[in-house]
Amino acid sequence: MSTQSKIDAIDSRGARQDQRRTESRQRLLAAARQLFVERGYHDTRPQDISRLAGVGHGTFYLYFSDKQACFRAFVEQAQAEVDSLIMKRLAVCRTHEERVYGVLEVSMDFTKANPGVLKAAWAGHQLMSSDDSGSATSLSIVEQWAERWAEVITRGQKAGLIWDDYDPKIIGYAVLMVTSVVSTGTREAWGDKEHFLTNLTRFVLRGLAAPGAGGALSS
Amino acid sequence: MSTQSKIDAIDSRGARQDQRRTESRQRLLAAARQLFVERGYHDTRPQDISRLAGVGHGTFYLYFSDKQACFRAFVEQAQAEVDSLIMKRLAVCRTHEERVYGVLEVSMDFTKANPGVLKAAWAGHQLMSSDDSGSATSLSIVEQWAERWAEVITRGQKAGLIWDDYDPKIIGYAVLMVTSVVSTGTREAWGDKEHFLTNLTRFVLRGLAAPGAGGALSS
DNA sequence: TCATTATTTGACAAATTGTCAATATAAAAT
DNA sequence: ATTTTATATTGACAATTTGTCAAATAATGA
Repeated sequence: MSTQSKIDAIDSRGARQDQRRTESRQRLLAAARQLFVERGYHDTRPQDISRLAGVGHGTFYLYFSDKQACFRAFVEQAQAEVDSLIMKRLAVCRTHEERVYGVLEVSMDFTKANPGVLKAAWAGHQLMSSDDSGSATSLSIVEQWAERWAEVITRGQKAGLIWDDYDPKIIGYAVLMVTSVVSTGTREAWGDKEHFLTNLTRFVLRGLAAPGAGGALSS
Repeated sequence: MSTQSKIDAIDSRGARQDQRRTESRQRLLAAARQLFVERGYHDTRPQDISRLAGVGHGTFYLYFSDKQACFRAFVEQAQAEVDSLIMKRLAVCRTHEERVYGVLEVSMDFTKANPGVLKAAWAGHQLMSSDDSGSATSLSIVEQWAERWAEVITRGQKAGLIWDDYDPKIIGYAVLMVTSVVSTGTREAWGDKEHFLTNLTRFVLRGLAAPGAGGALSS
């Protein structure tokens, strides 16, 4: 047996064992998600999560250092899901209108299909995030989203489509906050989906559009 | 002794006793605020709050049914403070520009003077708010703020200053979310106060302003 | 099969949260 | 001033929740 294969044998587990591990984690994460959304963070005990996942209580702590870590993992998973959907949608958008409406629609559809998940994820991000002052932490997904809007704005400015007196970082964050409105739970008072999304899209576009640009902001 | 005076004696406490009660509560609330902001919700124990407030551990539960109730009280207090400042400021505003800029400035000044408080309050509102489906709960302060913006928008529409194809409830919420950007902690990357506030104010005003209206939205 | 390693488990320990009988303080009555 | 009554506080204690680890179980490779 070569040295290489020895090393392989050490850090690559058997397929069955590996599958078991990832399955356990997924089951725990799915259970955590359901309970955190249903009952909220406080009324969800690691015990409950383990039971619903069908694993022993101790197993919980094999995959999450503590309850907070589990919650963070839940938030990250939810955000990654939405992020993936948004990226797919943005890939086929050509105008700013399509982009804004697209992101809103994706977020809204996700919220309908997964009530409470995005809301909890948004709130959690803020409440959990500690200062970490000093350490160069990588950008959170929320900051990444803001950064992406900033890039969109910068490009729009270069094309003369967006007011060039805007600071892209600031307005990028502002646009992001507007899009977060859709995850505030489904409000009946806000009318149907089309009405709701059209309103928000108009507000953002009118806020961005430079005077010269035509009615529709073409990419 | 008349029946009335008996009743008075029962439900009106002595002044000294009453003062003691409210003082205890205030001390607890101030301690809770400091610790919730400094260490976050999880790393703050009722014990710690009591100790910092200089009262016994049991006293905590005389004023708050549990830890969550204490946190809610903290959030409400912080929101009420900001609300009071905002109302004072709005009272002297005549144009929409003054209103938007004013609310942003008040929020930002508060955030500078009380780092982390508004951020925690915002996040807390969302994470703590349970569904309470069925019960007719009064509007939360956040919903009240959104409602106020909605009224501003409705008036602006009637005066022909704001796009009349907007649903005030929806856009009111959107404006609120934009204003919440200032409580996301002080970002150095966002430049100085004037730069930051001017950017956000412009974005909101341009999003609102009807085509006919002059550059500055006069009330 | 059997030795070795990886994974799971639930009883247990630690920490946190919440309760209450005892105590202290203030107000009212005599 | 003293007693009585009502109110407020306290910290030891109980209940719950969170986290650990030695023992048990399952998978791997020879």
